[in-house]
Parts: sequence; structure tokens; C-alpha cells
Amino acid sequence: MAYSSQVQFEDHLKPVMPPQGPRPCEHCALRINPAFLPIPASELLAIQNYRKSTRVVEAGRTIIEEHRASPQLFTLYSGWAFRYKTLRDGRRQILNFLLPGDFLGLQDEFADSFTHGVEAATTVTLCVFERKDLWEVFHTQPKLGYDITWLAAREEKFVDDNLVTAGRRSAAERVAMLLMHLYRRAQRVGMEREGWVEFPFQQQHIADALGLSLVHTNKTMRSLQRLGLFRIDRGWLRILDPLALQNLGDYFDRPLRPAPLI
Amino acid sequence: MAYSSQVQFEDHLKPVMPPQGPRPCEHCALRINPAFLPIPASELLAIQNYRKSTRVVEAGRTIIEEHRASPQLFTLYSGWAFRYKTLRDGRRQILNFLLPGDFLGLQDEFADSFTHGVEAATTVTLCVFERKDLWEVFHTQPKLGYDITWLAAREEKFVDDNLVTAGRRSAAERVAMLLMHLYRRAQRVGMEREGWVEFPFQQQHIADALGLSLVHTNKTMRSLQRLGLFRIDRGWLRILDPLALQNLGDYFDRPLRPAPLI
DNA sequence: CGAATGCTTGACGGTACTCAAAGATTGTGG
DNA sequence: CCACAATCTTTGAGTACCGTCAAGCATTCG
Repeated sequence: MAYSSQVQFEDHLKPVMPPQGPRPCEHCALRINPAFLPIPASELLAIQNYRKSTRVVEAGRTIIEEHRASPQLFTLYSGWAFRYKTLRDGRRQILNFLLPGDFLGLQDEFADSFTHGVEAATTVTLCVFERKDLWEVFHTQPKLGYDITWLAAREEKFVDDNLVTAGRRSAAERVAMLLMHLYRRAQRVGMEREGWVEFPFQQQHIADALGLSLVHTNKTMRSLQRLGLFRIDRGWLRILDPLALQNLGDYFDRPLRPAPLI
Repeated sequence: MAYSSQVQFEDHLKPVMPPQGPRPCEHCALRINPAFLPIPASELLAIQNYRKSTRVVEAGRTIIEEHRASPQLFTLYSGWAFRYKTLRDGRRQILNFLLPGDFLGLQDEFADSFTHGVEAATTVTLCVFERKDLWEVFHTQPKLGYDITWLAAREEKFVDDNLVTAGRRSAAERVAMLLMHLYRRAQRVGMEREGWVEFPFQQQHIADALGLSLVHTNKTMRSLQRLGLFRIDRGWLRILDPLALQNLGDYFDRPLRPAPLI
């Protein structure tokens, strides 16, 4: 089969746990994925050198606690997670969703104080780095520093988009936007299986991400489902009418470029 | 007068234009401000080396056009600006506000495509850098790369906060939050004059930042003014009851740390 | 002084929120 | 394996917050 000029993001075996042993990054199953940029051997070794361990966090548990600076940084290796903030009276806003390859915890480095929390939506596996090594990474491996900035800037763009959604879109538009966005991102890292992607979120998550109430989120999603735009079945999402959802959400498929992987 | 242990952000002469001549950064009036971290001479020289020119943009004009990658990066030297996105039907969302010391245009470097626009709210002056030098900066001056990341992470935190505001706060809470936030940030960079800060925004700007309609923004602001919480007079803002506004907005004064200045 | 722009107010309607309770699904222990 | 609990989803009813429309007022500018 010939390669098309567009990078194809094909399905890949689900990488559940990072490889064990003394040289895990050299056998990283995530890095095989064309969603990620190739990397010179020297930088791969540097990453492997700074990578301290693997951590598993169960679905629903906290990866980074709100209001507490984490001494570690993470690369999400498998599973879904999300960043959030809560107000004192308990109102919660989900800031953005995290997929394999996303880099977690950077903001705390520069935080004046209060930051966000990060929670696992599925059971997740993480590659662990020490925050205290961060400056050394920038210093000795400027390319990795640049890559970290790349990932931070991309994350900011997601939050920008979510702010536009929460501030300026109607409930139906918000749902359309979010489903398309999450589907595309999951597809991109090879999490699609015959038109379905794992979708472990409850309606409460959707509501908290979109700035809607739970009840209204439910009614909006039901009505879009009745229109035949998508289906959610036992934790998996299928987009039935991508054009309708795109138009509704004013969301257009910008081909996502391969990203660096730390 | 003895220095207190807390950094004091005193008033400074309003720096309108960056110094001219062959060595402008060495006489930078902005850098005198304790809101910014001190910098070693070698790094200052590097910044001066990459700094290409000064640009002035009039109030209301565009600094960076939406949907077009800017070949330049900027440090805002004086004035107010803001980042925004618009939907196809014209709905606009302001993402965050920019004050002196903020670094503009970084996201475009890593953008898959569509990004934000940046508009001057007052007449602004900018220090101009070339985007194509960015990697060289990271490579030859890792500390500056780290500082750029610092600034990017801080900006993301502002957007995070704005998303919480748009998603989860009532109209009155949103207004309270925004006014406190802008006042504090302006105060921090020495823009306060006898309890007032320059506030060049129309109610349409506030509405676009908060995800509210113009009319409702007006009614909400009027009611908070009638309660005696703040005043806006000919483009200047005064906070009359900071405690009430803080409580209303669930906003707490986290002392803002000195930031790097590129 | 008139036009343009921005601010303010009232009236009205609709989107989205709250309250409440009934299904559906999942998990757990006997 | 079933029964029961717990959690999540769904629906209805009533309300409130906020959006839209419309028009008058204030300020600025040429």
C-alpha cells in the first residue's frame, strides 16, 4: 500500500502500559504512532534518562490535586483524563481533556498559586518526570524545551476553543463541538475501532466541560441523538453525521499535525 | 525607606515608547519595574540582539490578524490589548487581556491552523521579534526559552480562569471577577494612579470577554455600580469595595509573582 | 450643530436552570 | 444468581436568568 501525501493515523494496538525494564522509551508503543513526530536517538535517550517511573491511576482518581503543586510532571501514556477547576461552592469547570501524548503539570511550575486539578476518566498510565529536572531539560536539551513549549501552546489553543464554546455557543452547538473535537483527537492517536472511540464520560463531565447544567445537557444530547447525529453506547462514541455536527458546531476539520512526544 | 519582604509594585513613570537607538533594551523603562524579574546582562544583550524594531499600533487596530500566521512575535511595551476569536456569524469571544510585558504570537508557531486575533485597545507600542529566530533563541539561550514557556503557561492560566468564569459564574460574578482581575494586573505593572487605572474598554468588550450580551452586561454593571462597588469614569476604573467584589467573584488575591520580561 | 457612537432602560421571550421523580444500568453482597 | 443499593440517565413542570428588540439619552467629533 502506498502512502498518501497526508499522514494517515491508522489504528494501533492499544498501548496499555509503558514498556518496563531499563530502556523503556526505546520500546515505546506510543511513539510508533504517526500522530507523533519522529525523534533523534540522542533526544530519545535524554527523555529516557529523565523518565523516572510509571504510574497507574484508576478511573475516577486524582492525578494532580487542585491547589497543590505536584512534584512530578507526566506524559499521559494511555487512557483519558481531564483538567478542571472548582469554585468554593463546588461548581466545577472542566478546562480540557487529555489523551495519550499530552504533557501534564507544566503550569504548576510557573503558577503564582492556585492551579487546576487533573483526574483520570479511565484507568490511565503515566510516564513520570521530576519537576526539579525541568530547567536542566531546557538547559541541556533545548529541543525538548521547545517541544514542551509546543505542547503547552497546543493545550492553550484547546482551552481557547473551549472558552469560545462556553462563552458564545448555544447548548446544541456546544455538544456538537465537543463530540467532534474529542472524536477527532482520539481518532488521531489511533483510538478508533471500526468507527467507534472509547468515551468514558458521564453526562456530568460533558455538562462541566460545556458550562451547562446536567439536566440541560441531557436534553440537548438526547435531541441530537434523536436527530441521528451520533450514538453513545456503553462507553463508546460513534459519529453518525459528521457534517451536521461540524456545521452545527462551526467546527472545521483542521488536520492535526503530528506532535512532539516527551 | 526599607524594603518590605513583599515585593512592592509602585507607580512608575508611564513608559510610552521603547527607548530608541542602538541599545534600546539596556535603557528599557519597563524593566525597571519590580513586576519583572531581574536579568543577567548576557541575556539582556541576547534579547537586544533578537529585538528587531518598535511598532506602534493605534487603538482599535489589529496587531495580529485572525486566521493568518504572523511572521513576528511581540512583547507588549505599553498599552492594553486583547486576544480574541470570532465565529463565522460574527460572534466574538475575547480570550484574555494583554498588558505591558506580555508576549504575543507564540501560539501561532505551533498552530495547526486557525488561531486568535490580537487587537489594540489603547494605542500600544510593541517590541518586535522575528518568528524565524524562535528556535535559535531556545537553542542558544535556553533560559530565554524557559522564560517564554513561563509566560505561555501564565497566559494559559488566565484563559483557564476565564473559562471558569464564562462556564460557571453568574453575570454579576463575571463582572466582579473581570474588574478585580484587570485592576490587579494593571496595578501590578505600575499603571495605577491614585486608586485609578486606565480602563479603555467599552461595554461591548466586557460583554465579549464574559460571554454575555451587551444589554445584560450593561444592566449588570449598572447594578453593581449602584451598589457602590466600583466606578468607571472617562476611561478610568476605580475599585470602591474590593472585598465585596472579591467575595462576589470568588476571586482571591494571589500575590502575583514577578514575571520574566522578554 | 448634526451625525455617529456608545450607554441606558423597558418590554418581552426563550434558553437554560432548578426541583422532583421515575427509569435504566451497574455494582455488591447474600 | 438474584436482590438491593447506588449511580447514572431521562423526563416533566415551573422558573429565572439572560438574550433580543426597540428606543431614548449622553458624549464625542467633525
